[in-house]
Amino acid sequence: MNKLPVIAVVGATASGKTALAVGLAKYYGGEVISADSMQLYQGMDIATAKPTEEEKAGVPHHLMDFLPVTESYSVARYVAAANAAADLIVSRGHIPVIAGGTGLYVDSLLDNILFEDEPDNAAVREALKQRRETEGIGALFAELERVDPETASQLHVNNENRVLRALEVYYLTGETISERRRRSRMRESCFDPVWIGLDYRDRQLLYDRIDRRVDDMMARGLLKEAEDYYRLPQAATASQAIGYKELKPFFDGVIPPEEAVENLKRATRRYAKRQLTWFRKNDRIHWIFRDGKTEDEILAEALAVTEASGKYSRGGA
RNA sequence: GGUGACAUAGCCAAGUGGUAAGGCAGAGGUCUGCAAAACCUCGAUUCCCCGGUUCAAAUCCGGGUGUCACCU
Repeated sequence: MNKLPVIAVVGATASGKTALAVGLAKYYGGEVISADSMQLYQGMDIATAKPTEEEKAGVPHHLMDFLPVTESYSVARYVAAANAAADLIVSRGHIPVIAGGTGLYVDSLLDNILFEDEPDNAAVREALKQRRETEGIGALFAELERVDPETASQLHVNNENRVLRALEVYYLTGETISERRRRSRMRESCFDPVWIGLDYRDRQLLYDRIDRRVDDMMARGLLKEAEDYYRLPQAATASQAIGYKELKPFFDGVIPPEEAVENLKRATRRYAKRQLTWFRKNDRIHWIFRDGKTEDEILAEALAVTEASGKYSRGGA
């Protein structure tokens, strides 16, 4: 099988993925597939730091700004949609540039994780939630230890989401989540990616950038955007976004605005740290450390990596 | 100049003779259908400095330094 050459641009929030992805796409004649669990929502433009038309510079962006905030999403849906987008891009003779900070999405796509169809699960999940209330998480964890000791040994009791999910899969399919996990990795990926990661040697520089970007978001009307958002019914996925929920206590009159902004910055810093933890273990990534470099220098460094791989020819269509 | 209070981790801070709580910030990590979520782990061989009392001192005593408050 001929694998599809793709470029993956990853890194923490505010590390400059958008600009680099666009730069690479322009150089090779590529199109961007966003791998961001929040930028895929419609609206939420300021909070999710969605690129403007100007920043996109004419490069088509897929899986961005298409889903109503009232709708929930999942990795499984992402992988299916991103594969379709990649097919489309390749059929045009272009190169897919996957760019985003949602590590789970990027990895699942590029490693071709198989998400099998599951029967409708609402009832089972509800029943489990009910039991968590009445019996407590300890009892459910003990049950998981019985039916799927392998998964139980990898989970902490307090991680209720995962414990519940593991039991849900078991009751839904009659199969343990560990068995399914094994099977999900058996198909070889059809992608042949070059991974480029953006980071700073000096973490403080990243944090400074984050702080500045939050201030900038406030200046551009984040409060207004949040107010509009709270007028809508909230779906599970979108409500997890960093941006509005940190401002909520201010709207409720519980804390002063400066404190809400400070909390927002801190939440973003912590998010960035978690992203780095995720990507750090991926040893296929060629890291570019931005400290003190210009956008041009960073693009040049990235191009040196992609060119050295010998996988791409310039120009595209 | 005088009087008094205080000095504990990057910050806030408990501890008044028995071997340094807690919170925040920060760091490291886990991750397969809500992942910008959820979850786990980690800071003081030492309490401003010097000396003394005591089996034992962050805790008591003396001196020094610093900060703050009030007075002149």
